Amino acid sequence: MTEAEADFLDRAFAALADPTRRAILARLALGEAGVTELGEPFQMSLPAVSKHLKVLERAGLITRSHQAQWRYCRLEPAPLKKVADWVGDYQRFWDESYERLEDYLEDLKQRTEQQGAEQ
Amino acid sequence: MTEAEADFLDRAFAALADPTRRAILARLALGEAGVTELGEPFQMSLPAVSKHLKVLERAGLITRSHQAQWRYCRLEPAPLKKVADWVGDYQRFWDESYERLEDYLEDLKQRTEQQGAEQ
DNA sequence: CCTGTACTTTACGATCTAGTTAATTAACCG
DNA sequence: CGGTTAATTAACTAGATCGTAAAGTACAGG
Repeated sequence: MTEAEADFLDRAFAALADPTRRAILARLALGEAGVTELGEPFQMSLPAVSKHLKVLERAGLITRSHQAQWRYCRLEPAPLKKVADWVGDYQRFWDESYERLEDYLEDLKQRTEQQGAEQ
Repeated sequence: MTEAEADFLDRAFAALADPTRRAILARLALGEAGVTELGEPFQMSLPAVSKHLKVLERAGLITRSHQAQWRYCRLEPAPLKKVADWVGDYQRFWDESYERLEDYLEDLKQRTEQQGAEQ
């Protein structure tokens, strides 16, 4: 884990920790959008939306293009993949606990069948 | 997305946004550990470590057991899986951009071969 | 050139965070 | 009991975050 990678994860996770920003990402999953449009669903001033977008941009999760007075936002796939990769390193833990659950259920099933046979 | 799910993601992502806490999770991936042991790698007072653990616990990412004066911490798989699932919803974006890259490379290769044939 | 639209910047306040030190709790051990 | 070890709680500070309102920037179009 390099310094730069850690910094990226700091910013990405911090950006994702806000429900408004996650909702903005969900909206951007449907396609590009401008700031006013992105702010529409929220009871929040435009400057507040603008700040959220800045946080997402600083984390690399979105990029912006400039066309006349409109600033279009677009979802960036690569950083989200990096987040997924980080979390994915822990995948064996939930796989393992799933296996343990399966073992338990298998065990339970066998004991139940045995009980049935004894009666 | 229910209120409770949003709250969980708020806490989980906020907890993951700190490098010390991610390092603690990485250590816990190797097995249970007590507070002092977990704090060892960091130039940080014990109360600070204790606070980080409280944040991780509140996010559900770890659980704690109590044995004499030791409080052992353990990684919880289920919430990490929930985080992975959330990020996974965006997977098609990086898959798609990967496909576009492949298309581009395939195209480049064919044009290169064609150039070769012309000479 | 003036007006409207789409945003950003600035300045501010409230609340949260990450760290500190000092004091406290709790349990074991001689 | 008294001392040591393990960890938490309390009180505090510095700095970040999330929101607001008001002012400023940039561009398009009559």
